[in-house]
Amino acid sequence: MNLKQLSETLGLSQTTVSRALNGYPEVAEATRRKVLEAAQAHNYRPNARAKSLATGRSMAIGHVIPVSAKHEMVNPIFADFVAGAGEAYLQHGFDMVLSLVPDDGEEAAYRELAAKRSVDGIIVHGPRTDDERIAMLRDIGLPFVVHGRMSRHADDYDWVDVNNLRAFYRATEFLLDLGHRRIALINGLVSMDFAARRLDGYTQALATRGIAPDPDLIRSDEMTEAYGYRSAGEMLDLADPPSAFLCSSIIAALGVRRAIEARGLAMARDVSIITHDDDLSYLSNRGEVPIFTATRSSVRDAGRLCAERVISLVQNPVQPAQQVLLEADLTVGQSTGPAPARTARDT
Amino acid sequence: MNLKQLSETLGLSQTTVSRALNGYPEVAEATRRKVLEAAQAHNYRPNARAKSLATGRSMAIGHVIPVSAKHEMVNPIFADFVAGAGEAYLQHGFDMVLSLVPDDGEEAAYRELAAKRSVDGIIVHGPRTDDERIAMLRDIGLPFVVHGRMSRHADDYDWVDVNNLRAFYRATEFLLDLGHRRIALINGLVSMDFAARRLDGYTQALATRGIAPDPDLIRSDEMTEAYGYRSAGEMLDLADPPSAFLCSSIIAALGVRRAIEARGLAMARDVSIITHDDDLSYLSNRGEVPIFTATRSSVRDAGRLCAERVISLVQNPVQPAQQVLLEADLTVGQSTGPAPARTARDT
DNA sequence: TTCATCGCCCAAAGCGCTTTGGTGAGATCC
DNA sequence: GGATCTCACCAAAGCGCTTTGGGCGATGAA
Repeated sequence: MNLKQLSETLGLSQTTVSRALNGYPEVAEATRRKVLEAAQAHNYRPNARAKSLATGRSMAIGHVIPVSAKHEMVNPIFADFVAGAGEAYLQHGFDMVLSLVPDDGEEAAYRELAAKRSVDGIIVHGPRTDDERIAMLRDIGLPFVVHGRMSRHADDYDWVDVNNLRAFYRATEFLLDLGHRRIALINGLVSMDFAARRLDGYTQALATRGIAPDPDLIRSDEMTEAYGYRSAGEMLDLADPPSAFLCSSIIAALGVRRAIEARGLAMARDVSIITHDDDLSYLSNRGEVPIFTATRSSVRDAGRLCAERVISLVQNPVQPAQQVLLEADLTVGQSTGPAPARTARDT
Repeated sequence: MNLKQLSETLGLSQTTVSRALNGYPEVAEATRRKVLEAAQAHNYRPNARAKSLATGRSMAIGHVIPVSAKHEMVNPIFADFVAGAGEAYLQHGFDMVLSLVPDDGEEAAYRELAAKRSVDGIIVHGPRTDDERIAMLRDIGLPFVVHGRMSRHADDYDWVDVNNLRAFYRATEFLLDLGHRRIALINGLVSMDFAARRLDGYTQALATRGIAPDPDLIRSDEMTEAYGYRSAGEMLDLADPPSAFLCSSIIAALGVRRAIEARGLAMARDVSIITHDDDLSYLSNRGEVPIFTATRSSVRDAGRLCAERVISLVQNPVQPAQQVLLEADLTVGQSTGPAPARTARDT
């Protein structure tokens, strides 16, 4: 059933039926009611392709997700982000289009997305410190919102980010206050902007106590459980092991805990962990006393905010760029404790 | 730059340009080359909306994801599924459209998706035992592939599933062979088809040894870490606690392990765990000796298979229904051991 | 009575592509 | 040398919707 058929059964013109359905004022109320009833009865929905061709709007937002051997954007954190964004899309009648693209073809993918006109706006994932996408994205003329930031750029674009620097500064400070001096950082890929900021926060906090960061205690990689386990294991086996770990993700933190316990050590008592917590629905770190002491910021909320922002930009493209900086809560859990007494060798 | 403009700059008709770009034979090779060059130079891409209106193909596959307070399809497992499917879509030039829909509006969502004609095919997620979607999906006439099965239905539709019954039968048998008699099942939501089959496998294996399932040792819920922790904790605190756990997801298994260790017990020595392992990229259970003994089946592969199948159906809708039943490997890890000697009370 | 106004509706022109049904020029055949 | 093909191209008709630019009859003011 298409518009033509519907209008024929009603004995009205396509124009009138279209206007009735879309709530235009120049159609009599009685007529509108009849049209709506008929549409309902025949289960009529406008063909989205035709509609978007006619209106120039496709009512869809694109998410470009780079895939490569070494980096996987499609991860549990992304899942929660998508869930949050999806809620916003659902509310506003937008579809969500995910395009996985090979790492090296990213620019082409954006251009293609724009040229194909299959989406009205874009959410940019995984910004890197040296990211050059801003100029290109502006060039192609689609509204976009970045989840995260691109350090090299002035704030003349829309983004939603967590205050990663402050979160990791505070977390480090928290460990320092507990007496820890050998603090390891299990970071995400440092080419990612968020990881670079976290490293900065960590380094700056150490600096306030006159501690130079020890390269042996800093790792940077894809934040899997196995990575956490491996990194923490190697560090714990050092002659001068860390007494605390600062982790970029709860998934990696699980691995760190496993490494600690595999060595017969007790979390909090022997080795402390503090992790960033994206408040994942399937790996919740809530409860009376959370498992991990953590800097918490819901990535689901971030997803929702990004989606709402891009929808707003689609509906009204001429707006000053807006930035949202989410602060992470520092919540104390069961994974931190005072630094254990140091051995003679340490002093 | 659209087709009309491109053809004007070339001094050719739209027809010829279109045919040249789409590889039709009735255009001279020299002309085709010129057209391709010009398209390249002007960065021309056909407008996807217009193209799909004209062809009737939208080159997109829809994923309908029910969301509700009690059930979250957007989870880490889903993320890996999407990653697998995305690879197939990328390869074949399809887009992936995710629609989150409220639990109660699912049927309407499918109908809408079909009526709007914004996708060429559908992947059905989270089939339930009493699922009535098959008839409706067939009714709306879009090709679809189910990830999982719907028990009530004959096999006259396309699906990709894991042999859940056999996997859990074997896993239970494995524990029984180790001498375990009190075996707990931490299952997914039993309204889900996969969970019902797993329960069957577990029950049948117990039955072969004349053991009646104990309702106190069977739980069914959303497979979060917290759920695993809570359930296992409560069971371990029973007067007659289980000596082994059978888990539906590695995420829940993490919670089970936490509960075990929180009680000062040792995994494998005191309490065994065997879990289904979806081979998630961020929670890998591989390595020399895997952490968990597990029935492993890659959900990423399942995603790829579903996507490839639906693409094949889009390209050629008249095919006999095809079913893919993946067998799970039973891999032995560090989480299982012989049942500890039983106390007097147990005998 | 006449003319402007208003309320309600319509025909037709796009949106940018594919595809049908040609056409004219040159090659081929008998 | 005329009929027939083939080759390479084109004009125009959709695909199903929105939107522009009226039109027509009733109403109210002059």
